[in-house]
Amino acid sequence: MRLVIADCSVDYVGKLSAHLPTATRLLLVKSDGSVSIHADDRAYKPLNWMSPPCHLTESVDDEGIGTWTVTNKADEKLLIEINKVHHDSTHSLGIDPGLVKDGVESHLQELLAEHVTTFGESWTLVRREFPTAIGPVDLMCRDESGVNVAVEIKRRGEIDGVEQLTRYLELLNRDPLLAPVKGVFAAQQIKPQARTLAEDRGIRCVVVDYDVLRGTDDPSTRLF
Amino acid sequence: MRLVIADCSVDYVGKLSAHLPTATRLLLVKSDGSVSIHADDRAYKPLNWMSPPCHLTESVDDEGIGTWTVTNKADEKLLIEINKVHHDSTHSLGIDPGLVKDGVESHLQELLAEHVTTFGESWTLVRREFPTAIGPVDLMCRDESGVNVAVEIKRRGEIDGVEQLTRYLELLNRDPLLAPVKGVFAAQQIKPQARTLAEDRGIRCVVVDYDVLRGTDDPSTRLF
DNA sequence: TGATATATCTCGAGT
DNA sequence: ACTCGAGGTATATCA
Repeated sequence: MRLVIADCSVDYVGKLSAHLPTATRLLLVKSDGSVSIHADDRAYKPLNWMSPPCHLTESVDDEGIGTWTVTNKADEKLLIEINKVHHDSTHSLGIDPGLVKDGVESHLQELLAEHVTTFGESWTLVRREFPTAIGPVDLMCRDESGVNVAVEIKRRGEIDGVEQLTRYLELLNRDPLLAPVKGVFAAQQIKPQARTLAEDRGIRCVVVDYDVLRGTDDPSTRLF
Repeated sequence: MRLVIADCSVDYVGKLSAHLPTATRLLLVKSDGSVSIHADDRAYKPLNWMSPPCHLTESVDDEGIGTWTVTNKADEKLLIEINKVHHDSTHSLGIDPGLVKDGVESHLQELLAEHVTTFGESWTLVRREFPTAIGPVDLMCRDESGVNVAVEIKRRGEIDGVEQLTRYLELLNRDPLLAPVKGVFAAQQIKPQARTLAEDRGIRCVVVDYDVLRGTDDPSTRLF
């Protein structure tokens, strides 16, 4: 990894055109060949960047002005004109062991599969990842009256998820062995637009609390 | 901006939980208080980060092991345990003049609004951002026979865009003052799946070339 | 402040 | 190679 602090101007031409006037910035060259340009704000986003695989060529003209040209296969180009270098150091980092995550959608699905009574007393799980021709339904359950219910689970419930569940329900209800199939849209947070659309279509919305769910014992194991 | 190269392990607890085993990484502390942790790959995304506003406290124990604790208002926490520091430097960058972009969706919408004849001779624009109960339609036009046409514009035309336009059309066609309303799906690139779905639903697909459009004069101003 | 749409979205998994 | 879905999405705009 190479760290350069320099006064530079930048032009990107590729999926769009973008220009950065001259200023002091961090140029980050990683060992995979990628280049990113950071200002002194915004933790997450570089001002400009080129993802690997790409190729960097450096040149310096008579007046000491350096030019970095970064190109990739798709003919995108990043041109960095360097007027003054304040810092330039290179460090060997090795391969990163990578991130371990906990609390993503698949965990939510696991938890809800273990606690389908979240949706109603005496509900039962038919199966997780119930297969259909257009993809698996997150949970297939039976409600207290034995009716099949397809459950779509999202961390954040948006309109796309409602469309997805709608497609499943349309398909599942064509199967006389399953029909009628009701729908439940379960998410940690449900956007108003998504809720409106879901309820218009007779889909029940359930907001689930991950922490509560994680802490919840299976009620059937409780004595009182 | 402070650049630290260090052997560290990281834990994040907030919207989810995440853990990074010990390895050598770049710690980037920006003047807005944000902290990000980069490995030696991926130009764009840090392994872990905390967006401003947040607060960093540093401490060192008897054995020389440093701990950085980064917290924010939402009670998210980033714990960085530093075993060995390889590099530590601070640089003054100043405020960045910012990025100038050209070629995003809003530009495409502007250009198409100016050149609705891209869709057909003698087409006219009713208005941009035509309001409906479920959000604005990008362009509302009238075709050569005076029929209303809702135009959805995307940079990359995918299935979501077709669904979106379909919802608009369904709603608009309920209005007897507007019906019948036809649909046009306009994008710089249209994915095969999106095209198939659109054409199944009687929506015309139009691939627009940004460069050509930008270079195109309004034909009405031309003499020949 | 909250909701909505965009993004050079990025990234990873699966086909 | 392409598609699809998730993301601590981030970020901008607009009510």
